[in-house]
Amino acid sequence: MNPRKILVTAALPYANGPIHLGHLVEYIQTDIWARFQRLRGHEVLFVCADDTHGTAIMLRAQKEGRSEEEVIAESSEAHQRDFAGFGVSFDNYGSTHSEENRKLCGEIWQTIRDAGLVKSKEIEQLFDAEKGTFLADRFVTGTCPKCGKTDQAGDNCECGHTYAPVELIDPISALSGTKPEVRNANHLFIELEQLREFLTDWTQNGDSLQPEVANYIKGQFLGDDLRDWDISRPAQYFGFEIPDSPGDYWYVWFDAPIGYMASTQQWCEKNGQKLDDWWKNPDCEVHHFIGKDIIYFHTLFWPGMLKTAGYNLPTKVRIHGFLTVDGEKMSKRKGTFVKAETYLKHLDPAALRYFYASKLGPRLDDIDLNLEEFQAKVDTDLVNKVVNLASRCAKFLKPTGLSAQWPDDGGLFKQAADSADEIAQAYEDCDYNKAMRLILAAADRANPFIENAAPWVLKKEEDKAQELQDVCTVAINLFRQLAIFLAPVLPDLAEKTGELLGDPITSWDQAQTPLLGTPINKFKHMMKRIDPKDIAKMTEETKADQDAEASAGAMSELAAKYNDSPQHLIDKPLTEECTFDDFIKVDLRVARVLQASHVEGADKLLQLTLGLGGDEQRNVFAGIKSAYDPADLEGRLVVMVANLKPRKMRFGMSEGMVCAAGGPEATEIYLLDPDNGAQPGQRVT
RNA sequence: GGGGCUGUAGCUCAGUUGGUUAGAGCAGGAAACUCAUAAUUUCUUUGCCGGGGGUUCGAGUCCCUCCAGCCCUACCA
Repeated sequence: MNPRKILVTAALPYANGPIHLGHLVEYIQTDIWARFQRLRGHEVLFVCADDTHGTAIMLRAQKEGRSEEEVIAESSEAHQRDFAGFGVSFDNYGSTHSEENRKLCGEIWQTIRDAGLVKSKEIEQLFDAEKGTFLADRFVTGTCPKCGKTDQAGDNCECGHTYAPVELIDPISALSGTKPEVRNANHLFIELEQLREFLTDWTQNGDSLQPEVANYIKGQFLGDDLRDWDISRPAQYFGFEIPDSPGDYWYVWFDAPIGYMASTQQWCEKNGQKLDDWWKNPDCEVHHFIGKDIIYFHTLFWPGMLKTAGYNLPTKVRIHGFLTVDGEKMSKRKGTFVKAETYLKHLDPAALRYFYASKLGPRLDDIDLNLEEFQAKVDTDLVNKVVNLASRCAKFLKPTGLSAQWPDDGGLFKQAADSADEIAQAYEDCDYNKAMRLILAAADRANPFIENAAPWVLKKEEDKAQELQDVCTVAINLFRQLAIFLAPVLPDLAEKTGELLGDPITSWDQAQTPLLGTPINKFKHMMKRIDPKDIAKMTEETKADQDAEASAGAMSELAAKYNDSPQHLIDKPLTEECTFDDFIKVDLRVARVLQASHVEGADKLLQLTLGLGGDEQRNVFAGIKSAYDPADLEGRLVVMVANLKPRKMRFGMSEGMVCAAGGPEATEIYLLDPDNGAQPGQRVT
């Protein structure tokens, strides 16, 4: 078989939230496919990236008083940690906010311009003057123009009517709570209709799409003129500015898929290869794995862009359904909106990989994670049937190793070896549930074999030593075949099997030849059963997270009432976390200003004599001259750091500090003031 | 309203181009065994293949229609 050159992508997760079990359907599905192709000896490049642009990231950065770059860096790190935890084997993980991407966007954009596909149109849109940004539909609420219901979304109402946000009565910006104004702005559009002939042919006549997807495209889009695609957004927008249209930015869905190429480019630079060897090479296959929510972008816009720019078209767009948990949409309240991170704290990633594999087919059906079924399936299939094969026979072989000659096995090994092609085809077609069924059928043939051969009986009869070794040699090799077939799904199991037998699993074809005459290592547990308590802990933790988030959400609603500016936190970000022990070292005390006076020759200082009760006093120089008159200070209470190491200053020893809030301006100094009743000397904690 | 998809044992699903009495795993019932993470093996119960009509010697499989469910989308087919 000639090695194929295969580029694999999984959809880019948005840099605005954690990876959860729903995301993982796709990344596990894609990873299994990529690992399968590698195992078959093909040249595979599996790339992904964080999707970083758009309004949502911009708003979040503003809200948190950080730069967009900080937000996306943090997110990328978390995403990659989660993916690694589930064994997702990306060759490169990039970001759409990269120089490689900016450059590729520019190049592709130019070809689209040159092809005459871009036009400019003025559209009316709501503008939030306070935030200085145009408002996407989902950021506007208002009164429905048809039925008069208040508090409806920007583009449709509960009553079933749809409208443009500018038609709303009393629109309100969800960003600032202010009333947005209608403004005109020029947007750039790609005239997709010009590509109709190509898109019709590509979606309907090729085999790049699943049949139901081709039908969907036909029914949903091709029946009418393809609408112009609004590809630009006016400032402010977090993204790439369009080089030949200053002040406009590419809409996030323009640069996101190009991120696949940018990530490839990064990998190429690290590995001395060329982008065009992957993206302009007719011998290279491109496989995109996506969810059914983004069909539109990957089957119309993206092929249109690639075609125009002269790059490879997707060989296949492989589309999967969504995840439900216990038959319902994932819900934070019910504890089923489980984050990848939370899962990993309690359960084995291999269990989820296997469960998803056993559920995934080539079609777009949603898959359900029924938690009882999950436990039963993993326990029965993997631990009881597969791993148990090794567990029950390995120790009989420890003294002798594997037989040198292949004994009579009733044709079992060959039968499994012969099923390799059918299993491989199922993997190739993303029909993993079929692959798992075929593999488990082989396990169901192996267990009766052992039962009939009864090695535990043979062991008791001295003259049956050879037979014992032979029977277990068969059993272990049947097990090894299963581990090879399961390797794309369970890389850890494959690795442990390699260790047990002193022969690493690296190729699909290893399932064709039994291992003979080699020693065997001590058997170690390879997988353990799922403890239902761990599942319960996982959902409990998810619920607790949700409660914490809900109260945080309620708090920020409260904060919104006061409209406090985030600017101070932006200017002076919070410092590193400290422990209680760190904090308690600082001895804060209530103190009375006994005397306050100007310091001759000092521009900013006042000299204070602070009383801590009785005769205990401190002499403190405080830089508060710009905001306070000494006469106003005498007699009042302040909070001071009472155990600060004395410091010699130009005008004398300073034996502490008074606490004050301060802004950027010299006059913005506000001494802390204990409430009535506090007495000098009392500790502040 | 339009479009896409699904409906097979209690549960999760297979059923290839229409062909002999409709399958698997799990769950349920009975027994055997003890090497193994109480795992395994053998036997066993269960189906108006959503309803109705049609094509055919023959339909779960093709056609029509109705019903139910999921998803997408909107006054445009």
